[in-house]
Amino acid sequence: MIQDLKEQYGTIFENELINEIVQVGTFKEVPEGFKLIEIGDYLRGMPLLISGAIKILREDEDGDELLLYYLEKGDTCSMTMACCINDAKSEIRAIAETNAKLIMVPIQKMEEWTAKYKSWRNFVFNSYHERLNELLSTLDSIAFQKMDERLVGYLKEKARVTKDDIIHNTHQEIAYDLHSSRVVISRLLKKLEEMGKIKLHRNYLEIIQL
Amino acid sequence: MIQDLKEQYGTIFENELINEIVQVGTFKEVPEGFKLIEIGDYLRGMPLLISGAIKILREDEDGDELLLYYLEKGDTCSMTMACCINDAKSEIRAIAETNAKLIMVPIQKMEEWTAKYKSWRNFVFNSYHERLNELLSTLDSIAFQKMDERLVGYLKEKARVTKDDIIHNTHQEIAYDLHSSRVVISRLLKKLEEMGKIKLHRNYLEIIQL
DNA sequence: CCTTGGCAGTAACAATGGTTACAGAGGCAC
DNA sequence: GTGCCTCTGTAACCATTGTTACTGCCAAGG
Repeated sequence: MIQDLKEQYGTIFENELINEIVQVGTFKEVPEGFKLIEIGDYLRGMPLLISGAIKILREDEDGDELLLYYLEKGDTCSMTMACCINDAKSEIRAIAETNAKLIMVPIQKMEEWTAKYKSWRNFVFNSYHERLNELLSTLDSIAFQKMDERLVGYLKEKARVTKDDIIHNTHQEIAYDLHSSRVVISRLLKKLEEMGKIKLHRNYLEIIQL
Repeated sequence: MIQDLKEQYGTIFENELINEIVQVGTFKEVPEGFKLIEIGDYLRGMPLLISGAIKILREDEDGDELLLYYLEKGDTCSMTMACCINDAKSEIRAIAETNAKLIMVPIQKMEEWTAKYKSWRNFVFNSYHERLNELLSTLDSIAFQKMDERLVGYLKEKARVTKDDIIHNTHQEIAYDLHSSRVVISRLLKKLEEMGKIKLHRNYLEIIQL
């Protein structure tokens, strides 16, 4: 845990802070598909992601889903921070996109470290900034892009995050993430295949050149 | 300025902090329609809103606009904070929706106060939390609602923020805020009028019962 | 008074995305 | 093998939203 932590956060946190994290944090390793946070959960800890990727989803009352963004190594969940501090319920669902390692920090430390460590303050504010910008670009894509562009963006981002040009998803799963329907996604994927940009298979697809 | 500040923030900030704000902050009064922030601006100050409302807009490369949310008294602009700290450009445009009074605080103080005052930390984190949630509900409305629902929501929110059941906008202006077209908005407004929910006039409309 | 420019109403049409329905293909269990 | 279930391909159709075009209306300013 200490090596992992130092490797990922050693350059941005001072040693004293690293030591504190090691003392109070709990190391956690989760498999792909593991649900870390459900909508409505109260959160007792803040995750620091060491490796892997977490996908953050939004859902409305009717159960319609939408992928918001991915967390990657070095990220933390601003939503969680905000919820911890205000003692509010989670507005989002978090699911491990790949196997992931993370350290959970008890929320009581948040307040203390924010006063004590400049590097922690910077980290927290930076995280907020990044998350706000991620949300904005998600919003952009929904507001300003058509489904075909969103689909291409989705595939690119997924390939980047999983470091794999094979997308291991059914059309139905992609449709859920984009809040669309299976038939629409199949239609658009077929077009992409005809353009030679991807190659379709059962249960997965290959990215050729997007 | 001191009375205004104390009235709005007296209960959440300790006296010492209030005094610091008074010393370094500059009071600003802006008329309706005044542009406070343009996309791409570098920000040198953080606004504390005393009265009035500010609308926050997003725009894509093609110049298509979208209303994100309103800031009201007691609010501050998290985007601004995030930008200040990271020395980044503004991702949004801010325009006074009504006449507004605000206090601009130099960003150098941000970091200092965050270390020094618990009430300031709480305020800042609270603001982030609120803004994230506002962004999420904006995202919900775009992703999950149809235009007629969005329009009703827009009218309600606008009436609430301006404290006025008369909406002083042309159909074109509403269309810009919702990132739609004039004809579509006219069509939907007409339906709302037929349902007896609003009454249309030239350059404005009355809300009867939404 | 008349002109002009911006605003609103409306119709016809196009494009996008969502829905329903059904057929065929792949693969697993028996 | 057969049966079954899931995934994909495809067609036909519908609903919503966006576009274009044209009309009349109102109000300001000459």
